[in-house]
Amino acid sequence: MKLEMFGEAHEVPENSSAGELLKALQPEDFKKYLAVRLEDGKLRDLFAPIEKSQKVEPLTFEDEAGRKVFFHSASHLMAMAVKKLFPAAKLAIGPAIENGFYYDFDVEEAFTAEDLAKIEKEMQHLSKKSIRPVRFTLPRKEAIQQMEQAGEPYKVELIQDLPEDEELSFYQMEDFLDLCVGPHVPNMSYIKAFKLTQQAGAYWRGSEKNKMLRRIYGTAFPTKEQLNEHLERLEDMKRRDHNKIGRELEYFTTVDYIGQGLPILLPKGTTVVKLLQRWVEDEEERRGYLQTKTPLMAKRDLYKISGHWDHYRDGMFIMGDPEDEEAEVFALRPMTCPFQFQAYLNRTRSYRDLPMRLSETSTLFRNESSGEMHGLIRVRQFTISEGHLACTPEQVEEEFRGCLDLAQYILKTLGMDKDVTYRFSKWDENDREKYIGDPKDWENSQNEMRKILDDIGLRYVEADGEAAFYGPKLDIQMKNVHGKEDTLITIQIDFQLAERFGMEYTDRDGQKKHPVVLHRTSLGCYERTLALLLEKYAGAMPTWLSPIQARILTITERSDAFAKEVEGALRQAGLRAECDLRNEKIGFKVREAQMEKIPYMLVMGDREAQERTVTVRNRKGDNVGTMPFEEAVAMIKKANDDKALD
RNA sequence: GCCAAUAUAGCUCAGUCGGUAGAGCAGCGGUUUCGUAAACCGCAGGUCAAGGGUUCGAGUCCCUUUAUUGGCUCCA
Repeated sequence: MKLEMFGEAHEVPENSSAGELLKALQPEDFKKYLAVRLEDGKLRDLFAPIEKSQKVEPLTFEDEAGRKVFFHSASHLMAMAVKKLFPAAKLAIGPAIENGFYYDFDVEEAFTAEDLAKIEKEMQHLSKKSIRPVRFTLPRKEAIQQMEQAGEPYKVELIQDLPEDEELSFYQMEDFLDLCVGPHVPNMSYIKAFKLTQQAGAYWRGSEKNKMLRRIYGTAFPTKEQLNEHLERLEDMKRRDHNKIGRELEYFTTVDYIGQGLPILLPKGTTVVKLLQRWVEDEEERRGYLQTKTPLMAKRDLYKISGHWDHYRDGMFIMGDPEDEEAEVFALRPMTCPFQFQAYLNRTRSYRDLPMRLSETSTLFRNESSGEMHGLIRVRQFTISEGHLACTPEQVEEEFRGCLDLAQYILKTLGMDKDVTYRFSKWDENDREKYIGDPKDWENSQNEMRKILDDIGLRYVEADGEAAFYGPKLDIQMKNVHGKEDTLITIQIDFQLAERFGMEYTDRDGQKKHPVVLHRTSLGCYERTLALLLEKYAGAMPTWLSPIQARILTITERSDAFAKEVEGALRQAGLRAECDLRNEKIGFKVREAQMEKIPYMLVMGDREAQERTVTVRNRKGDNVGTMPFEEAVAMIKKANDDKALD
């Protein structure tokens, strides 16, 4: 038979493997190949026989699929070590993830840091034994028997959920046996540079109704150098963590007796949020939005109409006894929609009023469960640039485009447009409880949204079960330093709430009709945006968002008066400046300003005071030059007004 | 909510076997008036997260609570 590899066909004996061919073709470095992709896209062990002539693609660590194979094998090596050290551990699952792998175990006691070190050591030991994973398959019945005998109830459960006629594959590594689709690297000695990074709890099959298992996360690379490089990169990312620099640089703090998820924005954080808010509100006004200011709470009656009482009650802060039907019970608002709709409902509307674009800088309250809070990214009280557009069915597409255009303008100005991904969030038809409306409504609104997205030519991923309870969403997602993704901006199409609230307009033909409502944010949550900006810029905010844009550093007391004058000139220009008149060495003052990520430092001594000039340094420490102070003011003013991303 | 780790001065951290709380930086007062990564001297600063327990004695051991951090689940 013939195997085509690297664009060339090779005559090989029947049933020979890609590995054997590679060994012949590249005897020097065939070890960099981990597995092979067949013509049908399926992956196979490198030394597994191939039945018929075809094109095969050997995979290395550089290939996405090859990496996954490598990580997956590493997770099995870890499982093997865990079984050696903790024979009572029951195996659950152990997949490859983005930059590594994990394996879930059912064990009595949580793994300690010392346990992880021991497991790592055992893995080193096993790696040196050059074990070849041996694959074999069993029919379903025997597979279950095999796993029952091995005392692996989770594996039995997995097999039972697979189709009746499925052939199941296993891999044997010495006395370690695991149910596994494979493929694996040819030899476990390939896995020698690895690190177990943390242990965590994780529910079996991801459901909180199930038992919590112990998960070990790890990462692995073909060489020690690549591993160290990766670990270094992780450390770098941690240094950008907004939770660290946001506190160090005094953007925000938390106080234990105020409570979880309720951060205190300090003056610096407040300045950034205020600048963003003014900018967003002005931009929305330019784009034809009308602003409202609506109450932060309402009686439960409102939430009953909107559906929040039935579908979102756990997420609300309720004042009063929700069980008492007689009492007047209030709840803080988790969303603005039902409040802002009242502005629309204030009088009868005509098709001439549409589209009606309402916006509000809106503070919301959501009672997140205690373990979910995260710095400024997940909080219980937050402020978003909320908005609702009421429009006719014909206007939906254009208005949707307008919302997306605004969102993209905002992201681009903040320098984040390249950092986001788009997610089309759909409902979960198997979880009807969570949503209002019938399947037909959902199908319609989702098709409408998909059509618009495809017309625009946006690249997006689809996600089931991520919709709002009233309609599908386009979510603009961004990752934090831990690689965790959060929604920054959302645009939603809602064909349902207008009817519930009795929102109508009189159309050209005299008929009363329900408008379609777009729910959208233009920048989303200010707290979250601040967090992601801090992480993106590692605290060195663009000049226009810097809480302090310039600091004036004096060398001697003799220039103090001039320093005050320059500070006044900067403030007159609408810039945020301050003097450092402390009696410290100039080098020390410069370094401190750099640590505080201040974009401009204006240094002055006797010479400058005499000549009425300043010596400007930027935050990298570069000397920009000595210039008349008016020129320095103009330069900083320009960076500010241009919203330059320096 | 669940699984873990952590909590000592404004910040970063020591604190051994259970025996009266320690440093550096920051702050304040002096001296110094200096040209680009930390001048010198002094002073002050603490209910060791909160509450309870064991003990002659608890920062240290045990329990409860709160908060912070990383996961899971949930979600913007």
